[in-house]
Formats: sequence, C-alpha cells, structure tokens
Amino acid sequence: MSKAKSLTKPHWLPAPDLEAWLSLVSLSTLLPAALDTQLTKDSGITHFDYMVMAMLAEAPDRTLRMSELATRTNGSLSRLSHVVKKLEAKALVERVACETDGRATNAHLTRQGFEAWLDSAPRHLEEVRRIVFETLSPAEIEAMKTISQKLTAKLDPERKMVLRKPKP
Amino acid sequence: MSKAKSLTKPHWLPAPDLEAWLSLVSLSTLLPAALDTQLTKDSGITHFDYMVMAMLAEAPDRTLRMSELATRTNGSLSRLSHVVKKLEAKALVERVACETDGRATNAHLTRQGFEAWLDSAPRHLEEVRRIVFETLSPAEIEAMKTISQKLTAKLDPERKMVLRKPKP
DNA sequence: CAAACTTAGTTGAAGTTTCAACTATTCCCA
DNA sequence: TGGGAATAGTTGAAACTTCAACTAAGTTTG
Repeated sequence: MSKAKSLTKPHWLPAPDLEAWLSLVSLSTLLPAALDTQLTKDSGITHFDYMVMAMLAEAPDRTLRMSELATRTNGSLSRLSHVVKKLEAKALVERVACETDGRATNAHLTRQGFEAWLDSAPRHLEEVRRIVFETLSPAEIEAMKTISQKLTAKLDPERKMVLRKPKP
Repeated sequence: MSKAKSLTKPHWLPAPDLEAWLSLVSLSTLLPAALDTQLTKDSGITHFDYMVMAMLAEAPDRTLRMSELATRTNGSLSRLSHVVKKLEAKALVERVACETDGRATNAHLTRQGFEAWLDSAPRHLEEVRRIVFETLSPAEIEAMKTISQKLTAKLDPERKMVLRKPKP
C-alpha cells in the first residue's frame, strides 16, 4: 500500500550521537550566556568587549589592526566596528588611522582601558576556573582542547572568518 | 623600591590552560554562528527557531508548556516568548491556553510547522555531520559528550536556567 | 479566607549583532 | 599608467536578545 507524505520523525542521527550533539549545543548556548552574565554584573562589559580588550592588552603597543582584531576575537569586522565605537565612547579604546596603509585603522587600548581590563580580569578568570578547571580533569582539559581545535578548524578552515564575498 | 600600580599583564591562567580555554571560547563563538548561517541560508530560520521546532516535534501531541520549552532549548522565557510570537506569525506554531493551569500557555507545532521542520532537518543534520561526526573519532565524540555534560551541569546546576529572582 | 508570595508568561525599550550597501585606498596587470 | 579587482572599514536598518516591569493565576499560611 502506498503512503502519503510520511510524518515519521527524523532522528536522523543515531541516539548516542544525538545525545552527544545536543550536549555540545547546550554548552555552546549556556557558556557564552554565563560569561556575559558574570562580566556584565561585575564589570559592565560583555564577553566580546572583554576579548577585544584582552587581545589588545596582549598585543605590542596594545594596538592591532581592526581586521586582525576581528580575526582574533572570532567576530565580523562589522560587529567589531560597532563595539569599538562603543568602547571608544567610554574612552577605553581609541582609533588611529594607519600610516602605512590608508585603508586600515588601528585600535589602541588606552591606559584607562587597560586598567579597566586589568580590574575585570581576576573575577572573570575566577569564574573560568570555577566553570572549567575545577570541573575537568587534566586529561579532560587536554581532550577539550584537541576537540575544540579540530572543530574550530572545520568551522573556519582558513583561520579567517572575516571573509566577505561580494555579489557577482 | 616601591612600585606604582603594576602594569604586568595577568595571564592568570597557566599557558596550556589558557590555550585550552581560548579554543573552547572560539568553538562556542563559531559553532552557533555556523549553525545560524546554514539554517538561515537553507531554510530561513535561526538555530534557536530550529531547536524550538525540534523539541515540539518530539513532544507528545507536538505540544509543550512554554516554560518547559524554554528549559529544553536553554533559552529564557522572554526570548522564547518573542520567538514563539514570530513563529506564530508564520503559522508554524500556535499558542493554546492551558486548561488545567490558567497561568500556563502551551506551544503547539502546527502541521505546517512540522513539515517545515521536516524539510529543514536533512540539510541541517548534514551540516552537523560534516562539522562534528566526520571530524571526531568515536572516542572523541564520547569525550565531547562527557565534557559538555560536566560543563553544562556546572553552568546550570538546577537544570533550570529560567530562574528569575525578584527584587527584595 | 485573605494577604502575601510564588509561578507563568508577556511586553516595550534598550542593547547587540547581522546584513547589505557604501566609501576609500591599494593592488594587479595589460 | 590607468582601470578593474580586491581589501579595509564604516554605517544604518532590520533582526534578535536581554532586561525590568507588568498582568494574571495559583499557592501558602496566619
């Protein structure tokens, strides 16, 4: 007998794989939310703001090209541009035209921005320790690193997610 | 000699731990973005929309309480309410007042919503396979599950992130 | 049983992110 | 060398999420 369009539900992933997948989805939903909550509450910044400041703080001269900063924070150039504008309004970052390339802009973490980052870091890292390093064994931490690196490599094969293809 | 406020950078995480942590941060930034991109392009929905429909599709009667649905999708009730309103406007979901509890609302996946989900699932799962299951060994998949479960347990100790504490 | 509290959900505003369009500069190569 | 293509970045609008305030119904307890 012929069947009408089937209403069978597509668990098209074997049950154990589905469970593993959903646990990863939960993690990548809850983790960013938790980091934003902690940083907003304690320091009035988002986790993305924190990462922007952290990457600048570690860079020579506390300065990076916008596009390099976008790559290091895994953000789009547009997202970064909006966020840097906001941080500039708070005097935490300033933008300086690049002298050797007229198209480029350098983002520079101000002294005040550096100190704000320095202030926020201990409580943030405390939270990171609490969530991750108190929870996992050294072997699990190593596995987490390997797995995360393999997956991000698949997600961003060129190590450059800031790619933008214009229309034909 | 006494020092002014130190400007030493706080790598307050041992280098190997920092590397492991940053790889997890990258993953939980890039993964949701990749899922949204695939689903938006192929099916015009976000990953959160997909999860809402998936959870309803698997539920008896394709129906769940809003608060239960929020828990299963790891979203806030407010976020869910906005999204269900949007999906209702597309006739993919409908809201039905609960008869046994006057405060509660049931979300129900319409026939049309179920078919839309069914249409989107194969391409989505193809992407999930490509990203995760083609990339990791069975042992790594198992490790990913264990690690994700431990971390989400730490992030959401009550299995109920929809908690809201009113002011004193 | 009624006041106080808790639970369930919605809403509008504010903040954030994405998307597409745009400007300006540099690179390439014929 | 000059014109097209690629690169770097910005912007405003639309879409999405969070936050705080709010309504309404159920629960508890003095």
